[in-house]
Amino acid sequence: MAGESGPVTLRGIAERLGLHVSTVSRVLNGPSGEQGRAASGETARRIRELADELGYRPNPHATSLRTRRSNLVGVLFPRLSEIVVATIYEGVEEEATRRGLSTFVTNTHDDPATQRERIGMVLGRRVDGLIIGDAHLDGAALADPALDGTPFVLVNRRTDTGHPAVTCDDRLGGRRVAEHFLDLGHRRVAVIAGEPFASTGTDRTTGFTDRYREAGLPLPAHWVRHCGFDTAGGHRAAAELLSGPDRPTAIFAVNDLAAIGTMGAARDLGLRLGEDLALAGFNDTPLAAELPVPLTSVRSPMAEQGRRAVRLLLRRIAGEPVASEMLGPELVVRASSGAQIGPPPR
Amino acid sequence: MAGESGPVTLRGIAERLGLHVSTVSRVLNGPSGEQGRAASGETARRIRELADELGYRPNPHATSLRTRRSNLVGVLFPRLSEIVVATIYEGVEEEATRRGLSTFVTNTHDDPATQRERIGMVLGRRVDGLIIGDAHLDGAALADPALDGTPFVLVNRRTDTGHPAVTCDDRLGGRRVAEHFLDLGHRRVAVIAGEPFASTGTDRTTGFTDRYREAGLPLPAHWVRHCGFDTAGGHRAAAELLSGPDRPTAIFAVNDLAAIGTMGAARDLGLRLGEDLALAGFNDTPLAAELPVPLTSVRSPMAEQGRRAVRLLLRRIAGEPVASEMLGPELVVRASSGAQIGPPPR
DNA sequence: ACGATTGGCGCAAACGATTGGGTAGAGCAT
DNA sequence: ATGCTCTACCCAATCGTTTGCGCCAATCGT
Repeated sequence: MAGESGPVTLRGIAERLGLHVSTVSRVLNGPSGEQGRAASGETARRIRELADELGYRPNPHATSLRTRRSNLVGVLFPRLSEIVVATIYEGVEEEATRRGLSTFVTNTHDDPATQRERIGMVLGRRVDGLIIGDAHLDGAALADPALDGTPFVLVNRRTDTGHPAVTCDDRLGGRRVAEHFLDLGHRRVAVIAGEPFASTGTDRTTGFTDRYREAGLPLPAHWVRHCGFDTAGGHRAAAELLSGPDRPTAIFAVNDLAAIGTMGAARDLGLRLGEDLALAGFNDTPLAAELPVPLTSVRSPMAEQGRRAVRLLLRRIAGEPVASEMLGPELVVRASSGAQIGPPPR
Repeated sequence: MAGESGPVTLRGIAERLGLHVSTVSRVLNGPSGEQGRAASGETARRIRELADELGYRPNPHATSLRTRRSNLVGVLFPRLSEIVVATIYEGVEEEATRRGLSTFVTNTHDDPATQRERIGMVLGRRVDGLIIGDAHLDGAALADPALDGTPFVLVNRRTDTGHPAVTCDDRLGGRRVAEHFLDLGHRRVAVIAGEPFASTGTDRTTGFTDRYREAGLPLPAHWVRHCGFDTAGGHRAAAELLSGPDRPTAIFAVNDLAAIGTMGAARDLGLRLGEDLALAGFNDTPLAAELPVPLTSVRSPMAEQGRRAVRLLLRRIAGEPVASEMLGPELVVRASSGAQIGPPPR
């Protein structure tokens, strides 16, 4: 006899109580402080009581339709299966949930056509804003006029076009690795630089090479090799670097996966990590410490980037002025860079 | 002079054309085959033309409100930063996109309270169904009455409560590893079994131990150790297994991360993989092949699981009868199991 | 030539919530 | 008694679509 009226709606509650839906709406939306002048304290109590007895949940479609706010944000990443990205997303999700937002997250595989298509898709879903984690340096996909009305921020990667972004200070991270290698006496070093369109790779590379140049040891161009951000890419690039007669004594791989690929290549060539070859990665993923030869890596605050990106987006949505943020990296030295041994033979 | 009327709506189009919105709606929704009897071919053409000139995109909130269908699905996982999970999600996303669905994906950290809360959240968003990748064997969170009206399917993990699920044939995978170890002559073997509440871990373990029992070599209870599904958990469990005087000659870790943790523990004890200790993992993640000692692992079709889960859910939503699906695993032998060396010393 | 189709649209009522404007009555001062 | 201010509500429009029904004219059958 109680309720066989399908999902519980504002009207359902109002009718049961002999009130008008607007009254119910105001009570349920107003501050729970009794001082909301929407209704008498007594009425408000009855409304709230019935609402949660019935398990009332406002229909978000109706609300969004009316208010033109969806509390939805779109999140774009190259691929969530990469641990770095997944960890950033955990931060995004945590903060978004805390703020009452839901996220549409999607993989674009760094393909411009897919990027555009997915931007169109989330825009079609009427998101309030987007968090873009797959930006290319040229910012091409972000020039899409469809994006005009919708605020967005970047995360992990920045562009040259000055959009607000939350990133790690990648340049500084690369610099730290260079200093570490210099301290160890390495004069012939190479970089596995990742994809040329991603600021993460290029900035880390720049930071590293700048420091070596300052030390009077500029890197020859063929010792900066671009490759995919995965183990296979790292493997190939490292194999090329290491198979020549003139081989570097240390390699900086701009992310841990490429570093692991480098390990594979070194293994194939019979090179011992930390002895014949020093190696450093970037991101200090949980694997780094567990590898048979633990990996020296730059720790970057990934989840924190995600959280900050959400807050930054929220400020943009609110129309407040915003500025990009950079988080500090930290070098974690382990055996792969061979810190325990002396300078390499000349 | 053209359009300063904010977002383009059905009404906007209708007015410009001197038609009624219902006509426009029918034309735009009907099959693009000219044989839709919604309007004359000429009118239909004009409508479609203007619609995409203006870049019309139906407002999904309005549509969902009216049709009571959101084309949204909720996706629950323990943590997306685990590569296995992320890869399954890529399959989910790919298939969902193909079918015109969007997904809300969220991390529950295998915590029952969070699971319930997130189920409530996606339900509050009025999803059409959910894909649950964090099920516990007892199916506790799935008994939530709030779930009653909403169809769902499981992926990766099954429950004992018989909900439709898409999984890998984990038992068979474990069995394959056992057979491999038996072929190599290992008689004293241990399992790092993962979390006891996840069917992936328990089924792989059961498949393995069953086979050894059939061979007349039942495993002692203390050689089946539960632990977290990550490197740290694997490291701890392996350290315990390997530090006793009576140590197993082979270890089956039910996932690759635990296997990598095992590698770390072995390294700490000075044990050489493939010589002093045989090791196999599960999932054949991209890392497995690149490790300094390449990891023997069971390959499971992860993205395919995700795709199938979407299709299964769609069938449930359509009210068709559905059955669980199991995908075949495949053993990939590499150096960590020491296949190249003879039977271990007795 | 007249009733029956039917092609081509328009009408209006939903879907569930929000929100700017009432309005009735109570309480108070003048 | 009149005018005023609150309090505590109610009214109704609106957001953008979908969809059962109805209507008008042209066409058809006989």
